[in-house]
Amino acid sequence: MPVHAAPNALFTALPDPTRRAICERLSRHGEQTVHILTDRASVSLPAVSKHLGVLRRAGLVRNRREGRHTHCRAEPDGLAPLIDWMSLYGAFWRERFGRLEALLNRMDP
Amino acid sequence: MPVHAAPNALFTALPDPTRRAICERLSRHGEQTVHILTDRASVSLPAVSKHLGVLRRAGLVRNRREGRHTHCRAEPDGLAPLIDWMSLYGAFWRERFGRLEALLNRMDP
DNA sequence: CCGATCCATAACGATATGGTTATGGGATGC
DNA sequence: GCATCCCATAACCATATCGTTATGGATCGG
Repeated sequence: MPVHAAPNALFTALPDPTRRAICERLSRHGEQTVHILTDRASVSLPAVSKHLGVLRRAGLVRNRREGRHTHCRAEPDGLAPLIDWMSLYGAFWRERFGRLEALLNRMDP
Repeated sequence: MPVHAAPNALFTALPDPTRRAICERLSRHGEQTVHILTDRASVSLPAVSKHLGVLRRAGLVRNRREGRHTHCRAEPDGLAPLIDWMSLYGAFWRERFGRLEALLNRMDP
């Protein structure tokens, strides 16, 4: 099992709409440079750059530098702490995730 | 009362550790009065009261008044927007939640 | 070599957030 | 009736968050 970022960094990263938009774009369109992300965002480049730092520390985004370009990609595993927390939340979800886990284990070993 | 609160209210409610602790306690121990929650929390009663307001607006907690006591209980359905958002995030989780959806449809119609 | 481009960081201001104490209203007990 | 308990809200303060502009380092094109 992979080591997860501190859950608090993840929870703190999610409320900002600009950050969620960045996550959604990266998940839909794959790797994007900071420049492209800035063009699509409604804020300045320094703002995007800082948001990316927050997302990287939360484990949701990974950077790959290539020359003067920085390519960013989504890191789905970073969502794991969310699943962990939700699984604690109550019988409703715990039961369903427990069964899901069993199903997944049977289906793809 | 809306079926689901705005997703942003949910995302905004989660980062605070005191609020998450309240959610965890309610999910583990069932209904609790504000007074009990305050005793277990590390902050004052007004703080707890305001946190409960945030959680209620996020759809995570529901109140039931009985005399001078206010009983609070967890509302697992409030987590649905979180699932919705994660299902957009990437192939990894989308695939798993697709299976979850199918499983749930078979399990409880 | 030189200007332009991509990006990160610093510095700063406006607003949001989370805590406190103070106040008050409604329910309960004596 | 009156004090007490439970809770919500108001008022206020400290800090965090999120935006901006300014600056600079690194890289590429010509």
